Parts: sequence; structure tokens; C-alpha cells
Amino acid sequence: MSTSTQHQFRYTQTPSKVLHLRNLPWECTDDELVELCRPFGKIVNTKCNVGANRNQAFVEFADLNQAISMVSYYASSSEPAQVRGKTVYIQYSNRHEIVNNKSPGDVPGNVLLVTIEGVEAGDVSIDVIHLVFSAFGFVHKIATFEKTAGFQALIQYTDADTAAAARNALDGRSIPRYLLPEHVGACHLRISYSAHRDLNIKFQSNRSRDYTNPMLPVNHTAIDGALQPVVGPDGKKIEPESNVLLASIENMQYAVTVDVLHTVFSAFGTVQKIAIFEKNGQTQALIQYPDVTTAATAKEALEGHCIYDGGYCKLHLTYSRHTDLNVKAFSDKSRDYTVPQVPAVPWQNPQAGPMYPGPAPALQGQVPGGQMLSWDPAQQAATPSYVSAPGTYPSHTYAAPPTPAYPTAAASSPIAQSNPLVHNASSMGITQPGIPLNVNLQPGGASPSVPASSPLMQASPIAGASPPAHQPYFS
DNA sequence: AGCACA
Repeated sequence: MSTSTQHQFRYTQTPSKVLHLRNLPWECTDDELVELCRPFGKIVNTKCNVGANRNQAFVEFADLNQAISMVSYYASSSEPAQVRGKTVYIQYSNRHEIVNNKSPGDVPGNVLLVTIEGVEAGDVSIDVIHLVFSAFGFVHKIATFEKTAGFQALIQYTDADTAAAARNALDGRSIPRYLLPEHVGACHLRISYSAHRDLNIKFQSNRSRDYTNPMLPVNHTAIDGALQPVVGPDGKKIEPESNVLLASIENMQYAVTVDVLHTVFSAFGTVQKIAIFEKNGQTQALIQYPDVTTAATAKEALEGHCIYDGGYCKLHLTYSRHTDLNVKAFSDKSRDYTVPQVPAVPWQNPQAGPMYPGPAPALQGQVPGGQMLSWDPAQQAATPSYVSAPGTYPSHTYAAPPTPAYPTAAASSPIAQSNPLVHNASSMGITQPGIPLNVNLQPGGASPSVPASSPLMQASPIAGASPPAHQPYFS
């Protein structure tokens, strides 16, 4: 045990223009440090909330003599240095300058750098950004761009105080989903300060806006080409028609697979791509047709109907803003039927060669997984789907998969709905208890329910963010 | 109440 260091603090400190302050209140701010130290000289840098308890700080004077004067003053003063009534202990730091650990993004300014995590450019319109950030003051300009960090926006306010208010309220929060495209999941805002003071906006476009200069030329191609949500006078989103449908699946008591969806939606035309995803704990799917007309037909026919009888897996259909899905050609959540591709099916012998002996697109309902082999309802009902289907798998016999994902999916899928034989599927002995056997897609079946109330009724763009009361877009 | 890597 050594005693040689016992006096290091009190007696070995050599003067430094950097002072070390301790016993500060943990919430001490830079402003309070400046207030305390400024009488003794010019402060060129501060660092507060240091240490595990965030109750230490450093203050750097421009000149060594200023630091000395402060230490000397409080060494002989009857009144200790105080912050918020707490006695602050001051000594020379053992370093001679504050290493500016402040990342540039922490230096306050009137321009915010907003990184919108979890989205791609185009998912969040500049109007939505404007709406959200206008809650804290007049937004002068917005510029958006894509960097490796993701989709980012520069938001220019009048002053740093307004910018700080927006940052404090919105950093780490999420843009509410009703302002975002359907497929977007969690979307967090990461907000720091930009070093910019004044953005140079050349055009009003889908990527940039200057709200201080309405005369600025409009980049029509940029705006017209954008898939911006169109907002009507009542604030409700107008939903342009699209060849891609968004299906929200309510009351999903039973798993809905890509194959099931393909079967359901193929009844109206060629399904090009499907993507299934979760949003807010609800399963949704995007279904891509070659054209708007087909999508419109499917939407009209299927809206409000249930994939399975008994109100299960009720479809609510809207038009997606997408026109061409970018999905994995074959996964459990997505399918691209435009890509002829042999999927890697666990129980498929990799040496077995192509699954499809004939021209691939011949059979509707045929899917790479091979779970639905035919549109013949009778055959569907009579033959377990994963057993070799003569004529389709001419020379290859498949063993039963180790775990048939949805043994009755084929039999219970809508392709069989027109044939009462499907009810016999349960006799195949592979039916899981509770798996639905029939479907309810007939026109005049269960009537579509009224869509849920509009999310636009909500008051604030960011729940809990407590922006100022005025919300013109939501009145 | 005691020296800053995030």
C-alpha cells in the first residue's frame, strides 16, 4: 500500500487554464458553468455532465491568469462557488485544454440534420417532414438526400432555439405511421445539428423546399415523378390507383402464407410479386399485378372478405403507392413470380433438377413451393398437397416435408372454395386442429366492414411530443 | 467531492 499519492489532489495541481469542477448538480448546463466562471475571464470551452454521476465539469479559460484568478478567489472566499445552491469544488485540471469531445452534430445551430431511420428515400414525403417539424416554428427550408447513414433531411429554422426545441421534442421519436406508406415499420428520428446556417435551395421539388421563397422555380419532373401522397382539401389522403394492392389482414387467427395469398389473388389475374410483412403487430401484404385494372378488379372483389370462413383473416385492401415491388424471389415472406427460379425447398433433393418440367407459367396457382399443384379442386381435396402429383412432378416422388407448414393450406385455400369437397380435407388426417377448411370469398358473403376510423383524427403529428397546439393540417 | 474514450 502506498501513501505517496495521498496529497496528489490538493498539492500537486499545477495551474492550468482548464478548471475541474465537481459536486455539481447532475443536470448542470453549460450555461450555468459559464455564468459561474465568466466573471473571471473569457471562457473558450466547457464540458459538463462528466463522470459516472454526471456531476463534474471542465471549464477552459482563454488565459491561464483567468483560471488562476478564479481558483484564487474561491480559495480565500468565505462564500463557496455554488450552482443551484450546491457548493462546487474548483481546482486546476490536470490537462491543459478541453478535448472537444463534442461531435459537430452537438453544436447547436438553426439547422437540424434529421436522419430518418428505417425508411428509404421516398417513403417519407417532404410534406410530412414539413408538417412534423412545423409544429415548433416556421420552417424556412428543407433539403432531403440519401447518404449511407440513410434518408436524411436538413431542416432550417429561424434560430437555434427553435431548432433546439424541435430536436428536444422529436429526437428518438417516430413519425406516426398514418403519415407514412403502408409498408414502413418503425421509423425513428435521429436529430443532430447541422453546421449549415442557410441552405441553398435551387428548386421546389420532391427533395427540397424553400418556404421563404414561393417564387423559386419548380422542378416539375422531380415533383411529378415522385410518389407523393396526395392530400385532399379535407386532409385525407387521396389514394391513387395502383397495380399494387396493400392487404391488411384482420383477425388473423390462422397464418396466411405467400402461397395462400397467391392463390386468392391469382383468381383475378397474374400475380407478379407478393410481400408479407408485419406492421403494428398486424400482418400486411403487398400484391403486385401487371396493371391497375387487374388490381382494381381484385380490390373490388376481395375488399372486406375473409380468406377463411368465420370472419378469419379478413382482407382490407387499399392501393399501395408502390408500382414495382423489390422483393426476394423466394422467401417465406415474399415471392417474385416473374423470376423463374427453383427455390430451395428443404425436402427437395438438390440433385432432382427443375421442379417444373413444362413451361413455368402454364398453371395458375402453381407456386415454387409446390404446395399447390393444380387448380383442380377435386384433386386438391383428394390429394395431400405435398404428395407427388402425377403429371406435374412426373418422375419424382417427394417425401412428406418434416414439418408441413400449413398442411391444409392448399385444401382450404380459396381455389377449392367452389367445391364442397374441400371439406373432406380434414379426412386426410393432416389437418391441424383449428385450421380453417373453407373460405368465404363469394360475392354477397360476409359484408365488408366499415374501415376503421381515420387516423387523421389524431391531434399531433408525433404522439406525446407536445408540440404547440396549432395543427392546421388536422383541424 | 476527486479528471473527460464517447
